[in-house]
Amino acid sequence: MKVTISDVAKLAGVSTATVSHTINNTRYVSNETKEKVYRAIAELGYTPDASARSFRTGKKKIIGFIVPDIANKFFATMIESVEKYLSAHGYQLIIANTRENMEREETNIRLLTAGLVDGLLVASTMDDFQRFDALIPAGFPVVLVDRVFEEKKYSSICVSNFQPIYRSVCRLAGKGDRRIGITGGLPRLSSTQERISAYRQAMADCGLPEEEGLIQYGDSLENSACACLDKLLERRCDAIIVCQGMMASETIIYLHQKGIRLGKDIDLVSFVDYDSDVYTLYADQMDTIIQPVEELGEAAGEEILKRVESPEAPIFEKVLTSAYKPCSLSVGPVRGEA
Amino acid sequence: MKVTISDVAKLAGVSTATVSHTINNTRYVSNETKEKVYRAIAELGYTPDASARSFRTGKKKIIGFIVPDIANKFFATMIESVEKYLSAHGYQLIIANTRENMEREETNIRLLTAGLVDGLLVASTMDDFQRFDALIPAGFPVVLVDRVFEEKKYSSICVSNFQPIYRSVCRLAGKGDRRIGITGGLPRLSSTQERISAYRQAMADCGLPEEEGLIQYGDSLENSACACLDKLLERRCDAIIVCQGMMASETIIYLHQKGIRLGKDIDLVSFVDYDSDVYTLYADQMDTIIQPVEELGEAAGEEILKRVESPEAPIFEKVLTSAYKPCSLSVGPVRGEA
DNA sequence: CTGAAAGCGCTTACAG
DNA sequence: CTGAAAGCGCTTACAG
Repeated sequence: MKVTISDVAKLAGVSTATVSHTINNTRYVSNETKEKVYRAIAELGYTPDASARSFRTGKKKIIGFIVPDIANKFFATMIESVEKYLSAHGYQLIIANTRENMEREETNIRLLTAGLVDGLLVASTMDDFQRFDALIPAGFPVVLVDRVFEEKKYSSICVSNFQPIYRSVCRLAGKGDRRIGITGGLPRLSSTQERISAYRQAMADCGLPEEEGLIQYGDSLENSACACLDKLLERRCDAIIVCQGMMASETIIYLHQKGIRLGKDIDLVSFVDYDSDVYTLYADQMDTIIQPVEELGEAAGEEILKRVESPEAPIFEKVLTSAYKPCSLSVGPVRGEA
Repeated sequence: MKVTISDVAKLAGVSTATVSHTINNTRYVSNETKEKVYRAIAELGYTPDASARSFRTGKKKIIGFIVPDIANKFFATMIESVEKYLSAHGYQLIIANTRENMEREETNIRLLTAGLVDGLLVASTMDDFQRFDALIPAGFPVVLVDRVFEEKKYSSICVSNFQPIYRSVCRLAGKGDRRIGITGGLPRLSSTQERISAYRQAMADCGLPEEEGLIQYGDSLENSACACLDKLLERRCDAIIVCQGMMASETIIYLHQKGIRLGKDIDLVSFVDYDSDVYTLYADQMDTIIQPVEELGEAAGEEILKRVESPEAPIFEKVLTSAYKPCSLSVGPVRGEA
């Protein structure tokens, strides 16, 4: 049979209140009494029932994280880092995987907010803020991660998407590239939109012609790079910017198989999954943009716990910066000079 | 204020029992009554409190998964597949990440089994069965995944480790390799042990000399491959078997950087993370062993739900088989023949 | 310094 | 066909 707090109280010869208080250190208990309680707990092998406790206090000590694609190393690493922060603060993390599907996101938000978690981290796949907002119970602690909405109703932690892409275009233009193609993730995502608009602005600023066909979109999941690349190659690009981490390795492989040499036949800049050792191989052949995933996760954990403790805290927006790692051979001769 | 079942009952003019039964479809309710209830629910925006419900019923509809390393794509993919199965059956998944640390595993098992989840999936990093067993409350539904103990007390879903490694050695021996090195994960893990013992047996069966220095162990996390490789290369191996998925890409990169050509200077066989597109690049240069991660996850989900429903169900052991993908150029001339 | 008791929001025998 | 009420295992004012 299940051992309850009353069993302990009975055996220790005290009230359940005293047992509860000694366990939780929530009011003074004399040392003798404490000892009796602990002895009884040990003898019975008592463990407080988390589900009763959270029902009673309304606190589950669980945070939910709605993730678009758990097999994407960017998110997997972020989850790891969020989990690390939370567990250090006595919280557990529940993951829900949407695979960039809005209905799945909807279902999961409903489920998790219905008494399962104390707060929610969301890397949303939605583009409609009203629809998203309607799912969140009033006052429920929410932090948007990596992807934001224009409406600033929720706290958010994300990465500056504009700067690295703008810089990429400038660097490529500086090398003499004129036809610069770009592949992004799902067009509806704020991250994709920011990146594409940085591209557009930089192209204009550098005086390079824009062309719709030079912009291609994938689905932010695996195996969408090749179709994009085919279209870009048709357009005879000098350079390609891959602004979606999942596409990076696919791109490298695909170009390799086509016999197109990086840094020679084509210039490449790519967002890269954090910590992915594969790219060190290509450090001398391409520029890489590395997102601060771990900081992102930690900041997200910090902010959601803050909101759980004080739901009325002011909205907070944090924008982190990616590292831009120029091709290690970029000091070589500019094309056309040789 | 929170809307409760009594608010609904009051507004609908029925008892809480009736509200509960119409929500859960758990006894006959007349259509008119149902309609009154649903109208009240809609009007008040009522959502049943999951935490009260699970406290009452003792069922949380949550499964816990203790994972050694969530950033390892093998486990990330498995999580995805478990989560898919569970959510299709109305369950949520909670992840705990141990980073191959026994203390963290202990803490997490204690936490999760104390009323947080209905059942537990564990890819354990422990080698001491007694210690593990002591953490599990009597009768608590547990399924071991990927890694097992000799004691057959719990159900398990894992992959046959013996066969692919045995075959690797035979294939390499058949190519004329004699000095075959192997790198494994943590020595304490059953998966590592099975692989190494398959190697030993195959080496003996093929009449190849064994040598302690040809066996190297990593830590089953990222960045442990290079040290192993250094030691193997010192021993002047003809071939290397990488029997830990995380090490695969590190190995390829490292050999590449050293100017050692796959299939020419050295033969390589490697376990490979599921679905990892990088390896298609090397399909003509190495043998790969691909584990059935998705099936593993699905089978694990199936078994844990079975045990949650009927905890007394007989112990079940499932062993899946990996795909062995021989190097696509292996039909070429055997070394020494040319 | 500690206890008696209410109550969190549900579900579910029991009763009619 | 439906209701009154007990009770799941805790925590926490209230009281002394």
